Amino acid sequence: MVKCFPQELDQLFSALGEPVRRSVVRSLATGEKSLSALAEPFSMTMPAVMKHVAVLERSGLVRSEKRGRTRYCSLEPARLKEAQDWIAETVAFWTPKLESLARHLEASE
Amino acid sequence: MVKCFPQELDQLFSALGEPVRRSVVRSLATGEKSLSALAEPFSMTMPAVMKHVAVLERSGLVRSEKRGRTRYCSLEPARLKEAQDWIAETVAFWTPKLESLARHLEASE
DNA sequence: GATATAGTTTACCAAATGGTAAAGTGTTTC
DNA sequence: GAAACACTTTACCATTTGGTAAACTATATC
Repeated sequence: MVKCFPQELDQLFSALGEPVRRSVVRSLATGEKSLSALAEPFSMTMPAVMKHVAVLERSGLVRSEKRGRTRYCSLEPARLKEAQDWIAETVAFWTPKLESLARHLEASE
Repeated sequence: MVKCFPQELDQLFSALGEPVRRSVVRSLATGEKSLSALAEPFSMTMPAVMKHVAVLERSGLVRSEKRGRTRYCSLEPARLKEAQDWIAETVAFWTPKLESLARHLEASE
Protein backbone atom coordinates (compact mmCIF):
# COMPACT_ATOMS: atom_id res chain seq x y z
CA MET A 1 0.00 0.00 0.00
CA VAL A 2 2.47 2.66 1.17
CA LYS A 3 4.82 3.21 -1.75
CA CYS A 4 7.05 5.99 -0.44
CA PHE A 5 10.17 5.82 1.77
CA PRO A 6 10.05 6.21 5.56
CA GLN A 7 11.82 9.56 5.29
CA GLU A 8 9.04 10.80 3.03
CA LEU A 9 6.47 9.71 5.62
CA ASP A 10 8.43 11.72 8.23
CA GLN A 11 8.16 14.84 6.08
CA LEU A 12 4.52 14.09 5.31
CA PHE A 13 3.31 13.58 8.87
CA SER A 14 5.40 16.34 10.42
CA ALA A 15 4.22 18.71 7.70
CA LEU A 16 0.67 17.97 8.85
CA GLY A 17 1.64 18.35 12.52
CA GLU A 18 1.34 22.13 12.46
CA PRO A 19 -1.95 24.08 12.48
CA VAL A 20 -0.93 26.71 9.94
CA ARG A 21 0.15 24.05 7.47
CA ARG A 22 -3.02 21.97 7.93
CA SER A 23 -5.02 25.17 7.30
CA VAL A 24 -3.01 25.81 4.17
CA VAL A 25 -3.72 22.27 2.96
CA ARG A 26 -7.44 22.71 3.65
CA SER A 27 -7.36 26.06 1.90
CA LEU A 28 -5.72 24.55 -1.16
CA ALA A 29 -8.25 21.72 -1.25
CA THR A 30 -10.69 24.13 -2.89
CA GLY A 31 -8.25 25.25 -5.58
CA GLU A 32 -4.89 26.90 -6.26
CA LYS A 33 -3.95 30.07 -4.36
CA SER A 34 -1.18 32.67 -4.41
CA LEU A 35 1.25 32.99 -1.50
CA SER A 36 -0.32 36.26 -0.35
CA ALA A 37 -3.81 34.71 -0.52
CA LEU A 38 -2.51 31.87 1.68
CA ALA A 39 -0.88 34.35 4.08
CA GLU A 40 -3.97 36.55 4.41
CA PRO A 41 -5.92 34.57 7.09
CA PHE A 42 -2.86 34.45 9.38
CA SER A 43 -1.28 37.53 10.89
CA MET A 44 2.11 36.36 9.77
CA THR A 45 4.91 37.79 7.68
CA MET A 46 5.49 36.55 4.15
CA PRO A 47 8.80 34.78 4.93
CA ALA A 48 7.01 32.74 7.63
CA VAL A 49 4.34 31.62 5.15
CA MET A 50 7.01 30.85 2.58
CA LYS A 51 8.74 28.57 5.07
CA HIS A 52 5.51 26.67 5.73
CA VAL A 53 4.89 26.30 2.01
CA ALA A 54 8.50 25.11 1.57
CA VAL A 55 7.88 22.40 4.20
CA LEU A 56 4.70 21.38 2.38
CA GLU A 57 6.54 21.25 -0.95
CA ARG A 58 9.34 19.12 0.51
CA SER A 59 6.66 16.74 1.83
CA GLY A 60 5.22 16.48 -1.66
CA LEU A 61 1.79 17.66 -0.49
CA VAL A 62 1.99 20.93 -2.41
CA ARG A 63 3.55 22.13 -5.61
CA SER A 64 3.91 25.69 -6.81
CA GLU A 65 4.51 27.55 -10.00
CA LYS A 66 5.39 31.18 -10.62
CA ARG A 67 3.35 33.07 -13.20
CA GLY A 68 4.41 36.69 -13.59
CA ARG A 69 5.18 38.07 -10.16
CA THR A 70 2.77 35.67 -8.43
CA ARG A 71 3.52 32.17 -7.14
CA TYR A 72 0.51 29.85 -7.28
CA CYS A 73 0.34 26.85 -4.93
CA SER A 74 -1.78 23.75 -5.39
CA LEU A 75 -2.44 20.49 -3.58
CA GLU A 76 -0.93 17.14 -4.58
CA PRO A 77 -3.53 14.74 -3.19
CA ALA A 78 -1.56 11.60 -4.08
CA ARG A 79 0.69 12.35 -1.12
CA LEU A 80 -2.23 12.68 1.24
CA LYS A 81 -3.12 9.15 0.21
CA GLU A 82 0.30 7.89 1.35
CA ALA A 83 -0.43 9.10 4.88
CA GLN A 84 -3.90 7.62 4.72
CA ASP A 85 -2.45 4.29 3.55
CA TRP A 86 0.13 4.14 6.36
CA ILE A 87 -2.64 4.62 8.92
CA ALA A 88 -4.87 2.08 7.20
CA GLU A 89 -2.04 -0.46 7.28
CA THR A 90 -1.39 0.14 10.95
CA VAL A 91 -5.06 -0.24 11.77
CA ALA A 92 -5.03 -3.47 9.71
CA PHE A 93 -2.14 -4.75 11.85
CA TRP A 94 -4.11 -3.98 14.95
CA THR A 95 -7.56 -5.16 13.89
CA PRO A 96 -6.89 -8.94 13.95
CA LYS A 97 -6.33 -8.61 17.71
CA LEU A 98 -9.82 -7.14 18.09
CA GLU A 99 -11.32 -9.90 15.97
CA SER A 100 -9.57 -12.66 17.89
CA LEU A 101 -10.81 -11.06 21.10
CA ALA A 102 -14.36 -11.09 19.69
CA ARG A 103 -14.02 -14.76 18.73
CA HIS A 104 -12.66 -15.52 22.18
CA LEU A 105 -15.62 -13.82 23.85
CA GLU A 106 -18.04 -15.69 21.58
CA ALA A 107 -16.34 -19.01 22.34
CA SER A 108 -16.53 -18.43 26.09
CA GLU A 109 -20.29 -17.79 26.01
CA MET B 1 -16.00 13.36 11.62
CA VAL B 2 -12.91 14.73 13.42
CA LYS B 3 -13.97 15.13 17.02
CA CYS B 4 -10.74 16.31 18.65
CA PHE B 5 -9.26 19.83 18.90
CA PRO B 6 -6.73 21.21 16.41
CA GLN B 7 -4.03 21.11 19.08
CA GLU B 8 -4.64 17.40 19.52
CA LEU B 9 -4.25 16.92 15.76
CA ASP B 10 -0.90 18.76 16.00
CA GLN B 11 0.30 16.33 18.64
CA LEU B 12 -1.10 13.39 16.71
CA PHE B 13 0.47 14.17 13.34
CA SER B 14 3.80 15.36 14.70
CA ALA B 15 3.98 12.25 16.89
CA LEU B 16 3.72 10.21 13.67
CA GLY B 17 6.29 12.42 11.92
CA GLU B 18 9.23 10.56 13.40
CA PRO B 19 10.47 7.12 12.28
CA VAL B 20 11.20 5.74 15.75
CA ARG B 21 7.71 6.67 16.93
CA ARG B 22 6.01 5.19 13.86
CA SER B 23 7.99 1.99 14.47
CA VAL B 24 6.85 1.99 18.09
CA VAL B 25 3.23 2.38 16.96
CA ARG B 26 3.63 -0.49 14.48
CA SER B 27 5.29 -2.59 17.16
CA LEU B 28 2.44 -1.95 19.59
CA ALA B 29 -0.14 -2.84 16.94
CA THR B 30 0.59 -6.51 17.67
CA GLY B 31 0.13 -6.17 21.42
CA GLU B 32 1.40 -4.47 24.56
CA LYS B 33 5.15 -4.22 25.16
CA SER B 34 7.48 -3.10 27.94
CA LEU B 35 9.70 -0.03 27.52
CA SER B 36 12.85 -2.14 27.20
CA ALA B 37 11.15 -4.37 24.60
CA LEU B 38 10.30 -1.20 22.65
CA ALA B 39 13.86 0.10 23.04
CA GLU B 40 15.52 -3.16 21.94
CA PRO B 41 15.29 -2.72 18.10
CA PHE B 42 16.86 0.75 18.28
CA SER B 43 20.39 1.36 19.51
CA MET B 44 19.13 4.08 21.77
CA THR B 45 19.34 4.85 25.47
CA MET B 46 16.31 4.33 27.69
CA PRO B 47 15.71 8.05 28.35
CA ALA B 48 15.47 8.62 24.59
CA VAL B 49 12.85 5.88 24.22
CA MET B 50 10.98 7.24 27.22
CA LYS B 51 10.79 10.65 25.56
CA HIS B 52 9.33 9.13 22.40
CA VAL B 53 6.77 7.20 24.42
CA ALA B 54 5.92 10.38 26.34
CA VAL B 55 5.23 12.15 23.02
CA LEU B 56 3.02 9.24 21.93
CA GLU B 57 1.14 9.33 25.25
CA ARG B 58 0.57 13.09 24.99
CA SER B 59 -0.82 12.51 21.50
CA GLY B 60 -3.25 9.95 22.92
CA LEU B 61 -1.94 7.22 20.59
CA VAL B 62 -0.43 5.21 23.42
CA ARG B 63 -1.21 4.57 27.05
CA SER B 64 0.99 2.86 29.60
CA GLU B 65 0.66 1.19 32.94
CA LYS B 66 3.29 0.13 35.44
CA ARG B 67 3.11 -3.39 36.83
CA GLY B 68 5.89 -4.21 39.26
CA ARG B 69 9.10 -2.69 37.94
CA THR B 70 7.96 -2.88 34.30
CA ARG B 71 5.98 -0.29 32.35
CA TYR B 72 3.72 -1.79 29.69
CA CYS B 73 2.67 0.33 26.71
CA SER B 74 -0.31 -0.27 24.46
CA LEU B 75 -1.93 1.33 21.42
CA GLU B 76 -5.05 3.50 21.58
CA PRO B 77 -6.41 3.01 18.04
CA ALA B 78 -9.27 5.50 18.47
CA ARG B 79 -6.69 8.27 18.09
CA LEU B 80 -5.34 6.82 14.91
CA LYS B 81 -8.85 7.15 13.55
CA GLU B 82 -8.84 10.91 14.26
CA ALA B 83 -5.86 11.33 11.95
CA GLN B 84 -7.50 9.10 9.37
CA ASP B 85 -10.70 11.17 9.58
CA TRP B 86 -8.90 14.48 9.13
CA ILE B 87 -7.28 13.18 5.94
CA ALA B 88 -10.58 11.72 4.70
CA GLU B 89 -12.28 15.08 5.24
CA THR B 90 -9.54 16.94 3.38
CA VAL B 91 -9.75 14.51 0.48
CA ALA B 92 -13.54 15.00 0.52
CA PHE B 93 -13.00 18.76 0.19
CA TRP B 94 -10.74 18.19 -2.72
CA THR B 95 -12.62 15.45 -4.59
CA PRO B 96 -15.54 17.59 -5.90
CA LYS B 97 -12.95 19.47 -7.96
CA LEU B 98 -11.88 16.21 -9.60
CA GLU B 99 -15.47 15.26 -10.28
CA SER B 100 -16.32 18.62 -11.80
CA LEU B 101 -13.21 18.28 -13.97
CA ALA B 102 -14.40 14.84 -15.09
CA ARG B 103 -17.85 16.24 -15.92
CA HIS B 104 -16.20 19.09 -17.79
CA LEU B 105 -14.10 16.70 -19.87
CA GLU B 106 -17.16 14.57 -20.61
CA ALA B 107 -19.16 17.64 -21.64
CA SER B 108 -16.43 18.82 -23.99
CA GLU B 109 -16.25 15.46 -25.83
C1' DG C 1 10.17 55.61 -16.21
C1' DA C 2 8.50 56.12 -11.44
C1' DT C 3 5.81 53.60 -8.22
C1' DA C 4 3.36 49.99 -6.19
C1' DT C 5 3.03 44.96 -5.82
C1' DA C 6 4.43 40.05 -4.96
C1' DG C 7 7.72 37.56 -3.72
C1' DT C 8 12.71 36.45 -2.20
C1' DT C 9 17.00 36.58 0.43
C1' DT C 10 19.65 37.37 4.40
C1' DA C 11 20.59 37.59 9.08
C1' DC C 12 19.05 36.86 13.28
C1' DC C 13 16.44 35.05 17.51
C1' DA C 14 13.94 32.07 21.19
C1' DA C 15 12.08 27.83 22.03
C1' DA C 16 11.37 23.02 21.04
C1' DT C 17 13.36 18.46 19.71
C1' DG C 18 16.07 14.41 19.94
C1' DG C 19 19.71 12.78 21.80
C1' DT C 20 23.48 11.70 25.65
C1' DA C 21 25.71 10.41 30.42
C1' DA C 22 25.31 9.65 35.11
C1' DA C 23 23.10 9.16 39.31
C1' DG C 24 18.79 7.70 41.76
C1' DT C 25 14.40 4.73 42.88
C1' DG C 26 11.69 0.88 43.44
C1' DT C 27 11.20 -4.48 42.48
C1' DT C 28 12.61 -8.97 41.88
C1' DT C 29 15.71 -12.70 42.56
C1' DC C 30 19.34 -15.36 44.63
C1' DG D 1 19.97 -8.54 52.47
C1' DA D 2 22.93 -8.03 48.37
C1' DA D 3 22.85 -7.80 43.65
C1' DA D 4 20.62 -7.40 39.31
C1' DC D 5 16.96 -5.29 36.71
C1' DA D 6 13.73 -1.91 34.78
C1' DC D 7 12.90 2.21 34.80
C1' DT D 8 13.27 7.44 36.21
C1' DT D 9 15.32 11.88 37.02
C1' DT D 10 18.54 15.38 36.22
C1' DA D 11 21.59 18.01 33.70
C1' DC D 12 23.40 18.89 29.60
C1' DC D 13 24.17 19.38 24.41
C1' DA D 14 23.61 20.27 19.18
C1' DT D 15 20.31 20.92 15.78
C1' DT D 16 15.91 22.10 13.97
C1' DT D 17 11.80 24.90 13.95
C1' DG D 18 8.94 28.84 13.61
C1' DG D 19 9.13 33.24 13.77
C1' DT D 20 10.94 38.33 12.91
C1' DA D 21 12.95 42.71 10.42
C1' DA D 22 15.14 44.70 6.68
C1' DA D 23 17.02 44.89 2.29
C1' DC D 24 16.57 43.17 -2.49
C1' DT D 25 14.50 41.52 -7.21
C1' DA D 26 11.35 41.17 -10.66
C1' DT D 27 6.84 42.35 -12.69
C1' DA D 28 2.82 45.19 -13.35
C1' DT D 29 0.60 49.65 -13.61
C1' DC D 30 0.00 54.64 -14.16
